[in-house]
Amino acid sequence: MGKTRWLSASEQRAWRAYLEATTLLFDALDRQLQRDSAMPHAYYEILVRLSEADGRSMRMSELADATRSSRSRLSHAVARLEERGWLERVECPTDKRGQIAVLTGVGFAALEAAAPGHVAAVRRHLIDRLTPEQVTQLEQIGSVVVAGLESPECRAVRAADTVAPVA
Amino acid sequence: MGKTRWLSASEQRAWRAYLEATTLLFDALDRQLQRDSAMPHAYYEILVRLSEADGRSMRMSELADATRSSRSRLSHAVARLEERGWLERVECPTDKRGQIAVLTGVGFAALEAAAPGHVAAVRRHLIDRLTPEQVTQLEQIGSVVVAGLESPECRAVRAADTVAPVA
DNA sequence: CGCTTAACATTGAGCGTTCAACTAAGCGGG
DNA sequence: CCCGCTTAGTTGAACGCTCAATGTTAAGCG
Repeated sequence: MGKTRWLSASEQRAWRAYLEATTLLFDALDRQLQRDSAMPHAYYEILVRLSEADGRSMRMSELADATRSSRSRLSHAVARLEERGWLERVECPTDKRGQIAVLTGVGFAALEAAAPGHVAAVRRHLIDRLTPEQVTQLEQIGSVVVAGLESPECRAVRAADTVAPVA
Repeated sequence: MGKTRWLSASEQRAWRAYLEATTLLFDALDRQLQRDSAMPHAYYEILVRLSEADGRSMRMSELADATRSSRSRLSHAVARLEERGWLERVECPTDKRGQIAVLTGVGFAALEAAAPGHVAAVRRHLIDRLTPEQVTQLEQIGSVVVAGLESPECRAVRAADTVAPVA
């Protein structure tokens, strides 16, 4: 193990700006959703993904992958959403281990009610502050990072993410 | 209230890429720190800011602002860090309401032990995947967003962040 | 000076997430 | 067929964060 490669001045500025922006932004979005629609952002995402899926339903694992959530987190979240009547769990016909989450009409209505305020907040705090070029840059940066983190070598290391071999 | 301005296709892609990247990245960084150094990222940030401050100490409110944290969150966090012996709270001489958090030697050592692994993870998952231009772009995007969220009109709205007046 | 209002910080309850342990069911080779 | 391994999903405890309420001190102002 070599010496630590610390961040350069510009790298440090970039990392901190990104970190602070994201902290502030996510906090603001969470508060807006919680206050206006009584749901955390994670629940909103679950509803969105289900609403876009065929039959407004998905296997639990698919849903977990789509929302970048752990299985456990999704289980807890879906349990609470089911209590609210926003979705239902049904058994999977082809795999008796499987469960399928199905969005209910009430759940869809909750999403429809929440969406305008949430989108407005995303625009106001992020999108509308950026130039079109910056929107594109953000997409590219995000894609690169996602690709890295979901690559095979990274998924494997998820549970043992130490000072890893530089591939 | 007018109709909702939904996100365009490219805006949607950018927002989702950023959201997914950040979710994955923050989860990865949190896990790394938790596993290797037994602290959440929020605690790491507190230690960093204190270590950089004069006398390795700061007023609670300063520290809350620096870490983009709520007062309450910081209070809870500092209480726990104090239990571990990583910092201490002393009364402020000039303002009897105030408290000053002081990093201890043990706390500094914990930070020194945690830093290399954390920086390596930030590099591996983010910085080293970007071109120098992208690092610059990320800094600029982050700065714009931070500026917007800490502007007076936004700080005021923090507690009532509805579909706000467009200034 | 005395009163009201604002700022500093903490507290406890409620909620969501994590981690590890666990059940149940599919899968593959002898 | 059955044994071991993997995958799907759930569960409970521990922990951190949020929100609202509280105590305390400083500031503003007539």
